[in-house]
Amino acid sequence: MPQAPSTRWCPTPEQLMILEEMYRSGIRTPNASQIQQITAHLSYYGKIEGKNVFYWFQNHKARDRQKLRRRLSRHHQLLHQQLHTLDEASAPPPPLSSLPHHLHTPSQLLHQDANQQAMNLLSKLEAEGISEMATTSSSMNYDNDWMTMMMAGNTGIIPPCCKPLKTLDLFPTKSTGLRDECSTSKSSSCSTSTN
Amino acid sequence: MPQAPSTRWCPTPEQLMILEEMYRSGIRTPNASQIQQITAHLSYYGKIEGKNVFYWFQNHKARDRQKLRRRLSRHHQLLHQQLHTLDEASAPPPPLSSLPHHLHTPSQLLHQDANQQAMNLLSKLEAEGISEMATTSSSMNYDNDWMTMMMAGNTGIIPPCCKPLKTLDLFPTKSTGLRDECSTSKSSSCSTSTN
DNA sequence: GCAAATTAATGATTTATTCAAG
DNA sequence: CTTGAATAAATCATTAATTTGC
Repeated sequence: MPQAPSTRWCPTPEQLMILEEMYRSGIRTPNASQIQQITAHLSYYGKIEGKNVFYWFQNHKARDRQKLRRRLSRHHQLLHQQLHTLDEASAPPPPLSSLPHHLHTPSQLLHQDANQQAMNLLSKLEAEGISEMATTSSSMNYDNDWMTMMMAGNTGIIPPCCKPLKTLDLFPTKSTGLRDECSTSKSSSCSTSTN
Repeated sequence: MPQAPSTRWCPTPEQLMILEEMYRSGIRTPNASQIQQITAHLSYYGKIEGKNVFYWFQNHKARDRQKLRRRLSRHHQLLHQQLHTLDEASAPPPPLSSLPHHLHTPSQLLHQDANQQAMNLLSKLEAEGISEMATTSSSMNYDNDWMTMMMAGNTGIIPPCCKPLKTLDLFPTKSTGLRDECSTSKSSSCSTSTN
């Protein structure tokens, strides 16, 4: 019995951690080359194929959204429920939008470093984005046709590799319908120059 | 009908997000004053009490440990099964220790920088050494698994030229309209795994 | 303590949507 | 209006974790 063929990939803890870290760092839908690179690296920790990476990001993103949605709906439920306890018309709890100031933590919040960080984070979150998560605008963006690239094969298409543009060009930046993507709309800023 | 009083706290998405960020940033068992502060802030987003915060951290910590345990055990199993086709004694897979610090980078999930972050991550990984690919020959034969085929095809062959030093950029790979073959030939035969 | 039975997670596939080029 | 590319949603299927009766 030459070991059960194990029909599916099972990530090692290292692989998982790295993938998660990448996800946290903003990667959502890696393009072909990214997938290749990631795969190459992760293969150092265990057997893995490109499709595993691809699927992992797909699933993780999807389930993340799912989780968010669930939270939101639950939240809405709660809103109805809690409305009763709030007779304050003058100071309404920020309804998912405009959660500005108020978070001027007296600065003496916590005492450890971690706390400091947490605080920073908090302000960040506060400042930017917690608001408006309902604006689902799925926009697609063409440039991570990793599949096409794969199909094109490594034969000739492999990029003019050694041709670094000025800054980094790269990121796919796609907005998944939930505004979660880190990437700002690809419109103006980091115009990917696409060679 | 005065609505069901809801016997227990139900975090709003904002509350949850903030708590999770704090957790990621290192907070595990906040003390009384921390709890008070946190509670004060979170109460801005909805009803919440100190004990909710307390319990949340307790539970989250516990479940986090559980998750870790789980991964580890799975990993050990895998070790037996996979043993890695890496015959390189010179390049032993860094076992859980050299996992780059990004695992500690607590809080930097931003939006614009996310790309940069992701990039750094990738570059880091790159720098560590692409080393072996393994999976030179997948034991399974996929007949209709286009993705696997594609991926397996040029696995690890990452452009020889592109010597990924530090800031290698991921080429956008905008396929110039090549390959327009009749893609979806995969599922053709209906038999979908006869449940 | 232990396996069989059950449940939860999550990898892998398939189907539906979306956008825009033609 | 049709079609292709990309991807999100839904679903299927397998593996790991828990529970349960002994």
